[in-house]
Amino acid sequence: MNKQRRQFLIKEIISDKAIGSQDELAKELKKAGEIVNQATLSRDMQEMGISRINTMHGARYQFNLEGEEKRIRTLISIEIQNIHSNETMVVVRTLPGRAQGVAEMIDSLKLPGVLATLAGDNTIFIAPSSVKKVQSVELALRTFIAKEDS
Amino acid sequence: MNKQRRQFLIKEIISDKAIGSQDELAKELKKAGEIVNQATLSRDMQEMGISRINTMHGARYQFNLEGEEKRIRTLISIEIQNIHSNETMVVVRTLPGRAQGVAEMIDSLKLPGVLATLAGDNTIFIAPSSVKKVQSVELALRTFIAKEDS
DNA sequence: AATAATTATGTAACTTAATGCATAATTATT
DNA sequence: AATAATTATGCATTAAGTTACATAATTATT
Repeated sequence: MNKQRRQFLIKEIISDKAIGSQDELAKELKKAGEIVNQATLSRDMQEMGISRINTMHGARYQFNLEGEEKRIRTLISIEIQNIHSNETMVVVRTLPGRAQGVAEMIDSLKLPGVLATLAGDNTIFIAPSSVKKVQSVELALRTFIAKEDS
Repeated sequence: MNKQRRQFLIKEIISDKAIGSQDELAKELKKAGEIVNQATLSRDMQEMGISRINTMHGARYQFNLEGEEKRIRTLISIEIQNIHSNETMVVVRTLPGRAQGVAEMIDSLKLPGVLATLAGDNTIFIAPSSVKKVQSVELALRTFIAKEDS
C-alpha cells in the first residue's frame, strides 16, 4: 500500500492522457507498478475530487471544483507561514517566492470581505472591503485553511 | 481533535515568537482554542521536524533539516503536475506560477545527476550531467516525491 | 427498453493513527 | 552533583483509515 504514490500517479496519468474508465486507469497504474482494484479507484476519485466528463473524443477525467478546492487548501496551508492583521488589513507571510501564487488563490476563493490582495515575494496584503471587516476576513481565511477534508 | 489546525497553529506560533518549552506552546495553543497536552506536542515536534535550539535570548523552536525536507516533499508533490523525459532532459510540469519555486527546491535537493534546472511559469527543464543519466534523474525525482514520511 | 459498461458502496478484516496519562529519560540550572 | 525543567515514551484505549470482494446502482450504448 502506498496511497501517496498511487494518487500522485493518478494525477499524473489523467493529466497525460485521456483515460476512459477506472479499469483502464487500473491498467495504467499497473504499468507503473501499482496494483489496485477498481473499488479503490472509485474511492480515490471521490477523495481527490476527480470527475469523469464526456468530450467529443470520449470520456476522460479531471479535477472538479471540490478537488480544486481541496488542492488549494492543502497547498496554501503549507505555503502560508503565518497570518496577522492590524486595524486596516490582513498580512500573510508565505514561503519564499510563493506570495504571488497564494494571493491569486486567495482571490479565487472570493472570501467575503476581501476587497483586493497585493503580493510581493513572501508577503501578501489583503485589503478588506471595509476596515471593520479586518477580523472577519482573517477568520474566514483561517477557517478555509483549517477546514476538514470531507 | 483537529491535527491539521493544531499543526498549522504550531508552525505559526513558533514563527511568530520565541517559545521556550512545549508547555509554553501548549498555553499558546490554548489561547487559540486548541487544548492539547505536552506529550502530544512532543510527538508533533517529532513529526513536523521541529527542534529546540538555544539562542542568546533563550530557547526557541525551528524546523530542522528533516522537517524542511518533509515540507519540500509535501509541497512539490502537490505543485508538480507530471514528469516526463526524452533522450536529453527531464521535463516537469507544475501548477501555474510554481515552476520557479519548485525548480529552486529541486536544486536544493542536489539530486545525483542533476546539472541544472531552468524554469518558466509552469514548466521546468532539468538538464542531466550526462544524457545517459536522464532516466536516473527522473527516477531520483520520483523517488524523492514518493518517499514515505518517516 | 434491453444490454452492456461503468461506478459506487456495504461488509468485513486488518492496519494504522491519535492521544491522554503516568513516568522515565534527558537536558539545563544552581 | 543535586535539583529543576523539559522532553520522550510505554501502555492503553478509542477512533479512523485502507482495501479487497461481491454486488448494487447508475450511466451509456444498441
